[in-house]
Amino acid sequence: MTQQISVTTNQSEDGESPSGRTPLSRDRILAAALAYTDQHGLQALSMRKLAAELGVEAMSLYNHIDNKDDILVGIADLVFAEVVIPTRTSASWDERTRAVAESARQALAAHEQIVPIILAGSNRGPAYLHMMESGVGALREAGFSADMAHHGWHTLVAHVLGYVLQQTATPMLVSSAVAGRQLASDRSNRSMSLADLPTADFPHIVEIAPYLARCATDDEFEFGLDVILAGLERKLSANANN
Amino acid sequence: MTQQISVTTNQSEDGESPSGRTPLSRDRILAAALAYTDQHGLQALSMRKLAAELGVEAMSLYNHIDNKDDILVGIADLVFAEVVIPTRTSASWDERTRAVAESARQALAAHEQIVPIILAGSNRGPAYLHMMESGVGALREAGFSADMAHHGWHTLVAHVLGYVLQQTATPMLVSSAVAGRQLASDRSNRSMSLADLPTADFPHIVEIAPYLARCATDDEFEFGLDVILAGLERKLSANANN
DNA sequence: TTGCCGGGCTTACAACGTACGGCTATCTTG
DNA sequence: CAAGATAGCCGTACGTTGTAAGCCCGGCAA
Repeated sequence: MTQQISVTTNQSEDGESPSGRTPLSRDRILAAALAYTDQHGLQALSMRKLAAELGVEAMSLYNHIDNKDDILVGIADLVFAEVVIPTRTSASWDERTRAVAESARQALAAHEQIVPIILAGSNRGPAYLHMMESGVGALREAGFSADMAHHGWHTLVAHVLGYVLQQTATPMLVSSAVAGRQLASDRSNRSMSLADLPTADFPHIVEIAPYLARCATDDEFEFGLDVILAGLERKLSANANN
Repeated sequence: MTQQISVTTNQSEDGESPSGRTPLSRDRILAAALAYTDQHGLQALSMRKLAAELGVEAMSLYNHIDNKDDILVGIADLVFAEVVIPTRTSASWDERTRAVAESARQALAAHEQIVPIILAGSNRGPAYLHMMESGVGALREAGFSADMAHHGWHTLVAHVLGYVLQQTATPMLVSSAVAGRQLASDRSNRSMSLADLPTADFPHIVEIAPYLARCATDDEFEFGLDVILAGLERKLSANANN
């Protein structure tokens, strides 16, 4: 699939072919797709635009990738590849687990545009599997049963995904539908801040609105992570005392 | 196209207009959109197909809705409207909170096709706001500070969303890319089970594969919810003792 | 009766993913 | 070195998408 070898003319200036154009390849396509998505958003990514970015026509891409979905799972996996997996010789299971969770959150936050791909439930790529293998392994080696390790892994993934999701979701805006219907304000403003909701109807939301504005911070993520790891540790020691 | 004419007879069977055709309305459109999405999947939903379902042409829908996104946030909010909000007079804060979380999970699980909409970070509708108001209110009245209530709410939402997401994500399948590249198996099979991964490379994944097959159950969700609520309660009493 | 107008329909357009087939530059083989 | 094979890129084309613009008809106000 990837590169075909045997470039007779050995001009190795950053890998260009003798014809002067860098040849296409799956890796080059995926890298460009991720960069384009990061910059212009997921829904701006089309085969034609991506091809143009690579100085090529749309159909040329299909010599290296199956279809657009292939690209999507590809760039999602590229992001997971950025997660640093701690070596097995490092610290305790909870520190290793925390490190993976934090790194995953950072990687996802750095490419928040691709979160919808993961949520879409597409299949998983090799980098995700690598991360999963490491995470589950840490729990297993810590003494969790296979069943518990599976539980714990799911809870952690739920936390990471759920968090990045909320961070991405610009939660301080309300749909114009709400604005227009619930409180018949002027139609010109298409969306409004949560803080502008009527205090009578939503006292508690208005109250915490300022916090929402700077939400999903590292601290807050850590808060939840602490809770989960503490809970897991409790389950572990409870089991050990049986 | 279909039958044009004008049946002037006044036949008011189940709320039909005198012309014999049930008139369009925002509610009817959203209900049909949700039903269609539940049945055929989110990506099958198009304006033309939805219109056809209503016995109408695509452009007619635009007399009642702004655009397709409007429909999407509309049906997402329809799902949130199914969440049952406990009355303020009922039990303790953690039971109320748990009830909301469980109900939200059920509603989302019953319409798993719409999960991508929520993840896409679109704006929130009135039903979501109602739920949020209730949830945050429960925490506030329990004695949490505004900041803590905001933290806790986020953690809970992260758990619910993350869980439904994993349930939706058919996590037992690996992309054909992985299958084809990592282990050069036959190309005919486009995706494979996690259990079929090479044991040497992914020992722990293979080990827990049988659990993954029946994952994201109610029990597992409850497991994580227990952990989070326990952690919150600890924070609450720690604060009270200051 | 006359005119307005809300809500449906028709048409049209740009952009999308991608199937099919042709061209050209390179590699294999005699 | 000549000749055929082949990989990879391009041009064209089809069907589907969201939606802008305008037509048209039936029911209501004057």
